[in-house]
Amino acid sequence: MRDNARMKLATWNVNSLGVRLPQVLQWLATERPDLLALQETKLEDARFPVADFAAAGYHAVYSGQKTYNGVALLARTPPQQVLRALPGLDDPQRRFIAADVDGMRVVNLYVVNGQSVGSEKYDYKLRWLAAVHEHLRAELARQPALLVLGDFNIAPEDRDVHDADVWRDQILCSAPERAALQNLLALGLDDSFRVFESAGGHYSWWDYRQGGFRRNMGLRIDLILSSHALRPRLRAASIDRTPRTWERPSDHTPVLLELA
DNA sequence: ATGGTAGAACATCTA
Repeated sequence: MRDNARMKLATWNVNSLGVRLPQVLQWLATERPDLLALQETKLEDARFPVADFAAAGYHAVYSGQKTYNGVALLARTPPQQVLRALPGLDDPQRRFIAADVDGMRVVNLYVVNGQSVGSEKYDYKLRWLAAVHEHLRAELARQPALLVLGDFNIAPEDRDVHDADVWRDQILCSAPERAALQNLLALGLDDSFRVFESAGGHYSWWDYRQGGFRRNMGLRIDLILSSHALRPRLRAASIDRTPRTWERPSDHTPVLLELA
């Protein structure tokens, strides 16, 4: 990236790229981000729409599977040193992809949902986050300019939840999950949205059920973490609710960060 | 207490 140009980065859980491709292309055309991290593509690599994104001006790297999970990075400059699996964990689920983009290390995570506190999937979530912690520790030592984007499936604090009492100790909000996220931040990362906005009521996901979006019953679980070395470059952070208002939307909406 | 919606392997799983 040229030193004098702003860089716009975003993350979006699209809940099936097969269904949402037209919306992603529309959003790219409107917002023109330099980088977009996608989660829940639900596409085998052979079916990834490389040509559609190339036509839109984006290089794509991806790690996908049929039906579930799947992550990708779209970038205006070619991603380098691509890593398609989380080190330290023998994990068949495609939830991790990382690459060098514009002189930074960019990590895209689709964190395990965990289903319910105390379940087998919850245990997998905490083990997965522990492996992420170890990996990010090593990456920060190697490359201080680090961004971690993704669907974290954790609301960091009560102000990130529409009704903290309803969600107390539930999945996405339990103390061990929040502690795991704080452990990541303690490595030297900022929750970039909170650098610019301290108020509650800002969400990135609304359940499809029971009119969750209409009633603004949301959680802020999609995050962009930025390393302390990047702090002087942070310019703006936002959540774009517009795609959530479209016909047949993902249940998540894009989260953005602008760097100098 | 359950189910509510959406996407996918289209019968059940995942979220």
